[in-house]
This record gives sequence, C-alpha cells and structure tokens, in this order.
Amino acid sequence: MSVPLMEIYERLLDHFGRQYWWPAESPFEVLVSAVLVQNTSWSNVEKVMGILREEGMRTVEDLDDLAIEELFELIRPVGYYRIKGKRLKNLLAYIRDRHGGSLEAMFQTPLDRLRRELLEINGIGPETADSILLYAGNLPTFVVDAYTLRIFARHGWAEPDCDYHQLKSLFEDGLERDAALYNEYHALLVRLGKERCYKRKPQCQACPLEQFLPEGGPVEPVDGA
DNA sequence: TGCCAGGCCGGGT
DNA sequence: ACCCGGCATGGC
Repeated sequence: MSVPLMEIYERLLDHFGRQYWWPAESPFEVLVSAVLVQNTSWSNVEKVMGILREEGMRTVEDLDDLAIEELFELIRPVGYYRIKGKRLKNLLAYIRDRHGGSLEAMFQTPLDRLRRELLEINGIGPETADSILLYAGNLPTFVVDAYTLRIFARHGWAEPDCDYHQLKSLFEDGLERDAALYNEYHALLVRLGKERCYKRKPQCQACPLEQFLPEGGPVEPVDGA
C-alpha cells in the first residue's frame, strides 16, 4: 500500500504550475518569515516583511542589533509578536555565536547536524527548522505542515494523528533526495491546502487530486489540527 | 460576528 | 507519555 507520490506531484504541478517558493527575497527574509509565520496567516507576515524592509532591516546583524522592544513594535501586526520576537532573537544569537553571523557559513554545516542545532533553539520546532534549511539553505529536507497532514489524511494516505517525523519520512523515503523537488512539492501542497475543501469549508473550486479520493468521499475526519 | 491562520513551548496530570 | 492552554493580530 504505497502512496503514489510522484503522480500526486505531477497532478499538482499540472494544475497549479510552478510556485517559485519561498515567497521572500533573500535567505535572510526566508529565515525571518519562517519564524513569523508560525500558526499565522501569510498576509500578516507579508505586511511585517514590508515594514522590516522600510526600516532597513535587511541582514542578520541589523535585527540582532535592534533592541527587542523595538523589534516587538516592528513585528506587532504578525500576532504573537512578543513570543516571536524572542524566538527570532534566539535564532539570531545562534547564528552570531556559532556561525559568525553568516548565513552562508551556517549553511555549510552538514544538514543533519545543522538541523539538530536549530531544533535546540527555543522557539524553533521541526517545521520552522526544515523551512529554513530547505528554502533558505537549499538543503534537501522535506517540510511538513498542517496542510500536508490535512491533505494526506483526507485521501487516506496518512493517519490523521500521525506525527511530524512520520509524515516527513513518508516523503523522504519515497522520493529522490532532491532539494528542488522537495521545494516545489511542499509549495504545491500549501497552494492546494488553501483551497476551501481542505479548510473544512463548503466546496473546493478545483480538486486536482479528486481522482485519488477514496470511494465514498474523503476519509473523516479531515481536521488534523 | 466569531472563527481561523504555513507552530511551539511549558505546566499539569 | 500525553493533554492542554497560552501566545495576538488581521481577514473573511
């Protein structure tokens, strides 16, 4: 009983086209927005990324040097701004202390070791770490998120209560180890996840994976949290 | 208007 | 090992 990962991918790619992710302008912006987007809609993050650009916050050092109370004010519209400000500061301190403040240097670190170190930082969990590694560092680690779980549970390809690592392994064991593939695949899943039927609302406008739905409709529950 | 959003942590059982 | 509340703003 294996999941047709490449067929799913091709269906999504045919339907939506390439996504050109992560929607940010530099590895620095990827890293910052990966923290800011935790349990938050992208529109809030977009607004704050615009504020940071206007304020000239374009590097690790710029933000590292900023007083935390000032950081709170700049990122306020994102929501959870106090906790996220602290988490961002934790990450910036790690990059300063362990990599001389250089993202390029940081991404020279072997993937497994860098991932473990990121996960030790308070406020950096598996999704945030993997997003940074893949989308800022171009390193081959698959990113799993709430959409991925909802979509895969809905189609009966994953247990609704399976954990992050189980779902991640499903992709990494079944696909070529290729950062470009992981990048596009996850981006397409998020794109699909935003469709109404994957948010437990009325009907989806377009269901490119419809042919894969089990007989008798989606597996319940679709929720997945 | 209430409900939801591309998580993660800490405290209680 | 689980389960749960807290964190906060903006959009529909």
